[in-house]
This record gives sequence, structure tokens and C-alpha cells, in this order.
Amino acid sequence: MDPVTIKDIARALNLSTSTVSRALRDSYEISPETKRLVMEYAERLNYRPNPIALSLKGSSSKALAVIVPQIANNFFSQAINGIEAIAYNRGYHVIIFQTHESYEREMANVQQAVARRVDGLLLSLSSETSDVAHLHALHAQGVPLVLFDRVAPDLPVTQVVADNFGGAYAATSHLLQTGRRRIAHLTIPPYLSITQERLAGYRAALEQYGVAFDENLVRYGTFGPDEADELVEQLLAQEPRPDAFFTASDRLALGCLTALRKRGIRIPEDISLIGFTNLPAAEMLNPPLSTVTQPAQEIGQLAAERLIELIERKQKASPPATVKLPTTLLVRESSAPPVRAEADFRIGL
Amino acid sequence: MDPVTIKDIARALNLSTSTVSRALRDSYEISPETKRLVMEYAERLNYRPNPIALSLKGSSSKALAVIVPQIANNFFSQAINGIEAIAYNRGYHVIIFQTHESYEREMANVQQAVARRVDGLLLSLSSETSDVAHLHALHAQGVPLVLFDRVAPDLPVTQVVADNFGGAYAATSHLLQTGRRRIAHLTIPPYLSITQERLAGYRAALEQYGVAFDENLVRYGTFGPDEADELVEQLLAQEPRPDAFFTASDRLALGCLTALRKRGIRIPEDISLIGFTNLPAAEMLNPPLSTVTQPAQEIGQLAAERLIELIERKQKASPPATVKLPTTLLVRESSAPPVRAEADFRIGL
DNA sequence: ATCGTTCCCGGCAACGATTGCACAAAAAAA
DNA sequence: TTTTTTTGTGCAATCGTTGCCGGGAACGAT
Repeated sequence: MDPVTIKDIARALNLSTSTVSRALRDSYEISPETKRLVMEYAERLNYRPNPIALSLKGSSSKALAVIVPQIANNFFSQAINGIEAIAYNRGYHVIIFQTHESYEREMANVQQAVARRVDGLLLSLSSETSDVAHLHALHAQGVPLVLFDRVAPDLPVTQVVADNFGGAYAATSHLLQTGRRRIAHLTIPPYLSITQERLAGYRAALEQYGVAFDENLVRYGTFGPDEADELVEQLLAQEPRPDAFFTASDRLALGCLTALRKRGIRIPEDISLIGFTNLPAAEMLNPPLSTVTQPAQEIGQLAAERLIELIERKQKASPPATVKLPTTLLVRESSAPPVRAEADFRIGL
Repeated sequence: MDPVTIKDIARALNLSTSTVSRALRDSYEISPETKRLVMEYAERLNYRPNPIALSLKGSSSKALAVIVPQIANNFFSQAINGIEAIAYNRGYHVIIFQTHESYEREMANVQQAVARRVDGLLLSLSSETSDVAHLHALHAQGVPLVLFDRVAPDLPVTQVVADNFGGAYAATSHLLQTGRRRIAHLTIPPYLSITQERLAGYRAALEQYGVAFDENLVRYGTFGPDEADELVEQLLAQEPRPDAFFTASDRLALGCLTALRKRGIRIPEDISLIGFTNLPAAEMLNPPLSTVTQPAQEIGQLAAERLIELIERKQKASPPATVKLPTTLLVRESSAPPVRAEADFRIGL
């Protein structure tokens, strides 16, 4: 019941393996008669070439490695969804690796992927990774590599990202336009490109509106569970208290919401809240959560397309470039203008 | 810059490949001196055995296939998380396939996985799959296979599931205990084992409380987008109107919530709602959503452990069995007893 | 001196598929 | 008929690794 090999066919038809191989590939040097025989027999036995033997012989394994911090994360699972869709259509398989936000693990995973002779890698950096020497080495070896979402701008490889700066700028501007001035930013570990870009967008908007940047209003999380509560606690202790929270991830937005409501703080009356998240439930939260959404699936698709292009047209593929996809600010109740502010405004008139 | 092979080492050290191979595996028939030489040189060149060559030679590829309907689904991404964790520790890689709920695709994916010579398969059936002949064939071929979540009870293979019956029974009982009598059940496609088990739990609870089962209160969705709205519409048209909704998935629970609130129906005052979902945001929804949660990650872990055991102790592994993990009913506001009911109760006294 | 052991190591084959080259038979040209 | 060309097929190497067999050297025992 073992898989059928080309040898089995050769033996059965009293031919050599070479003839069978050529017949199957429809080579011109095989007689139509023999071809027919071979093809029919192969069909009947449901012959499938052994991809392992092919990988060993040639250099293509028709497999892509995807290395992400966490699969169980909305953004990444959507991105992988996009990657898998493209890969499947192009005849590639997807091997998944999780770094669990560990630099060690990231390096080990890259090693493993290379050892597995994947045709290319799609990678989103772990939050611990500040040194990308391992990726430089990879690139120097000529291994096709595309970074997505959490990228390393210095690396001369194709990178696919969302417009994190723009999203953060839009979110912060919106908060400022609705009268908020003490805007706290709860964010993710500082090494990450996305952290820096979002922070930059946040600062740019503040500057635009002439609000001084206050370092104390920025707090870095670590993807730990329930860490939002403590960060919120610290921020609420500030004097004067923040009147808006802008968070940089799904988990933080949710944690923040929980923490604020636990303390009886009204959203948006007391504090306005915007997340940077792909949660499908955002609209049904209490209150409906304003968010900056990213085209996660498209990012995955684009990254996979670029990688495959790189693999298949090795040398003359389009040069490394950073592709930036737009983010969208969805304004919902959690960042509505405070009623009091409006009232004050009228009184002021 | 190509990967170092055993041949390179042999050439450099003026040894035969066999000797190098044995030295690296610390064989007793190689002199300590030679071993040292080889080991050191291999270390220096950062030699890694080519897993493809190993797969071709031996029959183990150290890769597992995971076939699921959708990665971008909370339950499955958590399960895959568990699978990957176990696999990684045991030296296996995980190759992901999505069926997108298509039977065709499921068969194609199984084929592909087998062609790839994976050491085993972890599979959760597509909702279109009613015939599992392809899996029988697989099992007959001796390919290690473990099903999880959406299983096929007739198949003589190990299956890992959540206690769907128990969860549905608990949810329905809770609704009945809080005074609901017209309990609608919005569920997923009927072929699925989990659909049937949940339906059975729902019916068992109704029977227990002497409430007649009404087929018109059960509606099947198809994982399509926004389908909940129409199903809700149909159910609300019933006379008398349902006073509770019990849904069988994340998407349906959320869709249901949206649909009900859109129509100005109060939850739980007018209609009580319970989902069967792993949404981390359930508690922060408006109102906080009562749910039956499943240990998704544990299911993945257990399935992976069983599969690896099957692979490594091929013949004398524990016989096929169905492992059932407990589900948990989390009661939140969305299924609180209606205030009116309490008032009526007091008046009745 | 010869034989038997033990210890180290090399050569060959094999896993499945592809491919350049050679070679045979048949057909075409001389 | 002989030579050339064409056509169809087989052999063997290759990819990286390991299992099996066999062989040479050193040593002790007879």
C-alpha cells in the first residue's frame, strides 16, 4: 500500500525509469504509443511524484516558511490566511513557525526553515529582536526573504507593511479634534518597527496641534496577560489625568477597556479610547470601540506574491521595496466627543 | 555559500562519507580521535544534516500536516497554537492546509499532505464533508491520523473533542432555569459532528425540562458573512417569538448580537443570548456575552500528542479512542433572568 | 609463522526522480 | 548495399545520507 514510484511503473511496463520519467513529462523523444501506455498506467495507479525526491534533486521544495510571533492573534491568523491562499494557488505549501516573541526562537526557526530547504521565508519579527544579523546572513546566502508587518527597514529586502504612521496620525488627530489634549499612548515593545511608526504618527499629530509630547503618557507593554491593568493604573495616577487612550494592539485595547470600566470610568465621557486592532467584535463592544484597522489579509497576500515572484524570477525580480498598505480609522462611540466639552463650548460662547 | 554536506567534511578531512556519517552519530566503530576531528570540523562549518535527504532515505519527514477549515478563526488558531507548541518540542514541523469548508479542497489537501510524506495528519473536517471514504483509505494505508473538534465518530482513529453535548446541555438548561421557554438554536452546517452533538445537548435539556422540541426554532448557517441577520429575521417572525437564542459559533453569536441590537431588541430583557465561542472579547461586549468556552489550545495539544505517540510507537500505541475535554459555561449579562420575570414572580407571590 | 580477533575505516548500493549521453534499431539517403 | 539520419530507449550519475559488507592493520594466541 506504499506510494507508487516511477520504478513500479517501469517494472510493470517493462521499461526503464528514464523512459517513464520522460513519458510523464511528455518529452518529445518518447513515442506516442509508449507515452499513452505510461500515462494511463500512472493514472490508474494514481501516481504522484515524490516531492522529497524532487527537492533533493532540484533545489525547489515548493514550500514557504512563515515565521510569526503568534498564530493565535487576529492579525497574524488573517495574514496567514492571505498567505496560504496565494501559496496554494501557486502550488506552494506553507510551513508555520511561531517565535513566541523570542529572539532565540526566531533564530532557531530561521535555521530550521533553511535546513528544511524551503524556497523562501515570510517573516514578522519577534518583539525581542533588535539585531537582524541572522537575516542579513540569510539574505547574503541568497535565500528569498520578505518581511511583513514587523519589519526591519535597514534590511535590503522586500517589506510589506500597513501605514502605521498614517493610522496613528489619524487616530491621534481625531482625538485632538474632538477636544482631547492629554492623550496617553499604550503601546507594544519599543524595538518593533510598528511601535516606532505608530509612536511617530502619534507625535506628529500632537505637534501638528501644538500639544507638547509628554513621555510619561507613553507606556510599553510586553504582550503579557492582563498587563494593561497596571499600565492603566500608572497612567491614571498622572496629574492631570489623561483624557484619551490610544492603544497599539488588540490585546491592549481590550485590556484597557476592561481596566477603565472596572474603575468606573466612563468611555467616552471621561476618557476617549481608540485601538489599533482588527477585532471583528470591535463594533459590538461596550462602548463600540473606535479603531485603526489594517488590511491583514492583503498584507499576507502581497507578501506571499512578492516572495513567490522573488523565488521564481530569482535575479530579475522587482528590486526590494517597501510596500505600504493604507490603514483605516473607524470612528465609533468610544471616541465620541465628550458631551461636557460641547456644553462648555456653548457656555463659552 | 551553499549548505555544508557530509561530503564536504569528508573531502576536507580526507575521510569517506560513511566514516563522517558514523562519527557524527557517535558510532562505536569510529576512533575517538577521528570523531573529535569530524565533530569539531562539523561544528566549525555549522553543519546541519539535510532533512530532505533523511526523509528520502528513511521514512520519517518530521513534519505533521494540519488540515483545518479556516486559520482565521479563533478556535482553530488557538488549536494550532497548541499543536505547534507540542510539535516543536518533539522536533516536528507543522504544515498548514485550509479547506475553506470545501470537501474537494479537503480531499486535495489530504492528497498533498500524503504526497509530501508527512509523518501524520491532524484534521478537522470541512462542513461540506459527509463522506469520509478518503479518510478510511488513509487509515487503511497506515497513515497516522488524528481528528479533532469536527470529527467522524465512525472512523476507527483517535479523536479529540470538546464536550459539545455537555456544553449545549448546560447552556440550554441555564436558559430554561432562568425562565426561558422558546429557545431558538442558531447553528452551523448539519453534517458536522459538533453541530449534532450541540443540537443533541440542546434537545436533551429541553426534554429534561419538559419543553417540546420545535424544529422551526433551529436554523442552520453556512459560515457565510452576515448570514446571522437573515436567520434572526426568520426566527423573530415566529409566533410566539423566541425568548432566547443559543448560537453554536463565534460568528453567529456576534452576528446575532448585531442583528438583535439593530432591531432594538433588548438583551437579556427581551431575548436572552448565549454563544458557543472562544472570543476573548465576550466579556466586554454589550451586553457581556454568556458563552460556552472550549479548551481550544488543549484540544490541539492533546491531538498533537496522540498523533506523535501514534507515529513513534506505530504498532503498540494506545488504541484509537475518543478523548473528550470539558467545556465551561460562563454566565454573563446576556443571559441574565429578565427583570420582568422576577417582578412577575414577586407579584405572583 | 600462521590464524583468529578486534578495531577502524572505505566502497557500494539504495531512497525517487531527472537528465546528458550512448546506443540500438529502423528509416532514409547515398 | 552501404552510409547517414532519425527515432526510441537504456545506462549511469546526481542530490545527501545511511546500512551493509568487506578489507587492512595490529595484536595476541597457538
